[in-house]
Amino acid sequence: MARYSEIKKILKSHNLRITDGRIDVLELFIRHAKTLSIKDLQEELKDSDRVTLYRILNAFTKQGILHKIPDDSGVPNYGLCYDTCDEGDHHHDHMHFKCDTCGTIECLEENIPPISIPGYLITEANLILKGTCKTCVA
Amino acid sequence: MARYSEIKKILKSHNLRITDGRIDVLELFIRHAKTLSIKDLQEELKDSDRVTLYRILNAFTKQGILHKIPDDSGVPNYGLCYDTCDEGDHHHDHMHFKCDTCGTIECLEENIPPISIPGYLITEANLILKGTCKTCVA
DNA sequence: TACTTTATGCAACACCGTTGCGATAAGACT
DNA sequence: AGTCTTATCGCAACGGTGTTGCATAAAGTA
Repeated sequence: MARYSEIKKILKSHNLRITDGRIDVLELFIRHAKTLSIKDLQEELKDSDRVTLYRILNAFTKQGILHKIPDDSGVPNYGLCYDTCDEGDHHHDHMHFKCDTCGTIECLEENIPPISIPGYLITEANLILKGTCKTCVA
Repeated sequence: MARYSEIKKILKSHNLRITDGRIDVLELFIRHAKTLSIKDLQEELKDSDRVTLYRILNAFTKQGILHKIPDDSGVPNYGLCYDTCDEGDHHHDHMHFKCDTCGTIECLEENIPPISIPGYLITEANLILKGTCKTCVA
């Protein structure tokens, strides 16, 4: 695991203690470079405790390492935040794409255009596209 | 219940048998004119069976009477579709708004602008805004 | 009314996500 | 290193969600 020092640095900079479980989870996200569900994590980290996994994901989400992506199936996925995210300052205003063929949820580069609705105070926007992804279209 | 004949007509036009439970559920959606969760329904229809409620919601969603709105909390809400929705032809391309203060999820009039990403085939877009709603802002 | 088809109610099940708590490990400080 | 404090882990347990199977009841149709 060549990225060990990098992973440690990320955890430290987000005020999280460095533990084996957290290193494993973060390493998976960095290595796969795609969004993962709890189920994905459980399959890769078979001997890890379910509750601990939930707590790690919650901690990461709270501290701005991951963002939670809702999904009409009800199974949430998690994706790495940008470097600039931090506790109390999430700003993942990029779009997400869920492929109906392979089921993968990707973070897209494209940002959601700013939206304003008269009378409403908008603090966050979440856009999920569905269809067929680049890989499955080909 | 003055809308009884109207409700019957809606059910019939979507190929659904007219039963007490379905009338009650549909009546609630029409009367409240907002999105409801399973929990909301259970609170209003205390004596109804949980399983039946799920089946009614699934049937309504499948037949294009309701649409399911995903939510980062994991609790889905349901909202009435437009008249023009039908089985196999859902097209609720309007935005949704979740109020952080009162928790209500509304359907907004505004439509999601058409989006295209090179290489991807997009069939559906789902946009959820968060913030403070018109009522809570005041 | 009788008949066919569909919906309901109930028990049961498999998940999901959270909480409480004792045990354990991480970080900080001598 | 050793000690102390504090956060995390692992386990059991819980409440909630959504589904399935099956017998019963009700809806639609002639």
